[in-house]
Amino acid sequence: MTEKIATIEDVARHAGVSIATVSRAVHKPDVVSEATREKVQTAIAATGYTANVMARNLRLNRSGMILLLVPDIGNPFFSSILSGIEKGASQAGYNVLIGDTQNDPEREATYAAYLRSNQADAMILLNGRLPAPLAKAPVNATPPVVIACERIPGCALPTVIIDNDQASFVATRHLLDLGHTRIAHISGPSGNILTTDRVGGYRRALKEAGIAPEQSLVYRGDFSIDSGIAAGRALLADEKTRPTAVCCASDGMAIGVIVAAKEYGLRIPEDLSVVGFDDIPHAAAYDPPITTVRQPRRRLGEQAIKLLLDRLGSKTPFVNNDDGPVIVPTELIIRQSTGPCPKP
Amino acid sequence: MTEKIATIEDVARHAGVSIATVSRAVHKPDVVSEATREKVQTAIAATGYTANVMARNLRLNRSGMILLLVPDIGNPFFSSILSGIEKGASQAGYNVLIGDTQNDPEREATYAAYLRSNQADAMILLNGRLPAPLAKAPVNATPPVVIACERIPGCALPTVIIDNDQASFVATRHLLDLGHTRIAHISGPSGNILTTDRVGGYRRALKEAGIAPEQSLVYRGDFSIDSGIAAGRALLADEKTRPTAVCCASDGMAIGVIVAAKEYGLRIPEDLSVVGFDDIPHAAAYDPPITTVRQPRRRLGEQAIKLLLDRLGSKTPFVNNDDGPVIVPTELIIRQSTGPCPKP
DNA sequence: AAGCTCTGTGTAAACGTTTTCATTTTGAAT
DNA sequence: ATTCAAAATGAAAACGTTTACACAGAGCTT
Repeated sequence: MTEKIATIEDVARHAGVSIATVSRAVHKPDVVSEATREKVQTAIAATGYTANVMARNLRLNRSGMILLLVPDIGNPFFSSILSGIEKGASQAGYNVLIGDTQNDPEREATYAAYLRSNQADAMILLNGRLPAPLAKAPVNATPPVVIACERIPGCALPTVIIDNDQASFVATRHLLDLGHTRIAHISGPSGNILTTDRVGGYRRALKEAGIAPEQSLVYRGDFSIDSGIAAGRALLADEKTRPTAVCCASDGMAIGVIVAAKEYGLRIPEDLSVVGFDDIPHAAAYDPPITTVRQPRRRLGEQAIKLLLDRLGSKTPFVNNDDGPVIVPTELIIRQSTGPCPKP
Repeated sequence: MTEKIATIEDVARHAGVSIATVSRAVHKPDVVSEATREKVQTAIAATGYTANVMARNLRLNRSGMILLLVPDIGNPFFSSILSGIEKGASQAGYNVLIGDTQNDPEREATYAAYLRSNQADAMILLNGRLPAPLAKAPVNATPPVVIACERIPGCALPTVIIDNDQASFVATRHLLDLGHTRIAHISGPSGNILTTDRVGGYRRALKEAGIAPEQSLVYRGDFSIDSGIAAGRALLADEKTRPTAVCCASDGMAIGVIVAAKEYGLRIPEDLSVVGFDDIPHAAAYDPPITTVRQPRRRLGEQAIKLLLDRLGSKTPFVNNDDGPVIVPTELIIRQSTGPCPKP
């Protein structure tokens, strides 16, 4: 059926040299004589030899694999981050193994074990939580782990994030500048650091403008369109207490709010201003195009893998004591879903 | 720094048995005595032993890895397919390694080499093209490869797809049923089998309705929103030759067409009906909600991995001679972007 | 001509498993 | 008690590499 796959021994025999020489000819060409190098080359070509990567890795005690933990691959938000990571990794000769944790601590633990069992050389966490086995590691042990997207408070591992607090502040500020004073915020799920930070920025902006925070104007969602619709329906139901602007922690929820607003016959932005977060491709093509905080997702990924490879290459420990997390800048993209506060 | 990781030898020493016994205690518990089994268990716990997967795989001559070739991870379309594949694979104890080929034949070849070099046990192709090294394999060699999403004509490998021709036929048919006769089609890029099949279904529906095909009504896009906008602007520019309905090969392009239509002041669906393809989450939340062909992406992934695991487990050859490709059903989801043909 | 240093190559160990085969122990049957 | 089969274990080979070490020969310097 499948013809036997050529090993280094076949090549050696074919070239009339030892397997050591074959190995050297491939990996340290300068240490082998011109003549033999050529013999080996032709032997490799003749046998169709491809090194058995597993044997090689066993010997070298590495896996060439970088493990990427994401809470949900199904979520397109991660796609471009992923794309940035994969690009950098593959350039450095690493493969990216994606672990879909589904927010399940058990799965996180399973994947974290890959580091111990030599299935992965390093790990990037996109899920905002340190897997249990890692959390209880000795203090001065620095596992080859980098954190991206969701910072983990109190964790000294290298981290690359956006300034969620500030980004949310700027978004809210934009609405304030337009004259709005009743501004609602639709947040992510509780317990999520993104939620904390973004709600924080929203509150800070209000406070700075001298506006008293109103509990009923902060509504909890889960980043999805559907949760945005639900939030919108709830927030906009009562004509009297209705806000004139909504600041959302995701574009999906912003779209949801707009859907709900249209159900109530509200016009965007004349009757209600809505700002999103992320700047997914669909934000620009929506009706109306959505004002949003652009998150440089690809750069986030690129930075994360860079941080990782730098450490991995130079044996620098995986800590981030003094310099703090790497912050990649966000940008408020103003489109047509926000406008001046309607006159009463 | 990092404490030495425990090997099977450490466990053996700790339990006072041979390494062979440790291995057996773990993998064939029934062949080892109750007493030693327990000794080994406690030794494992005490040493914190985790088997070195690479050594194990080298010995077993497998990698536990399934390679998934996608043209672009950044494209959210693949996320749920991926999710379905990952679920099935991980249940069967396999990991999924994603290879982002960027439609680059060279990268495809690189990844295909993973099969030879024992970095992957099997492969799933989502990119509609057989990597070069595979294509020129001997006739009766059946590499462990499964094809999904984009069928490869003349390739006998197991395949799971939707019936693109039929799905496109049904979508066009829907517009015909609404009384439209000037129906445009925005296709995918040329050379893509999806394009061929979907254009085919569109033409077939028109022909069956006795409508002469019109070259200028078929416009080529690339599945993106932007290409939909461009197509829309071109198709709708001339008020006289303007179609009353557009059938798109992706939801993104449908959204693009709607954006363009609104630029011309056209109302959807009163002035123009638009139907999409895929049923991405945003299709339902768009304004108006988009009529589209739902593609069961997760099931597509699940079927693909099932096909693969069945073959892999039973040593059934990877061919698909008689039974043909597995077809997963699509569904036309009728929303508010399509309506009766406007009276002239 | 003897001693060097290089250069190039081969031998064999090592990486951490699993598994074949041989050997020992157990326990039942005689 | 002796024999035998079955059960449990250990020794060692094997998986395919890389690399430390040893060694041979070539070209120098004395």
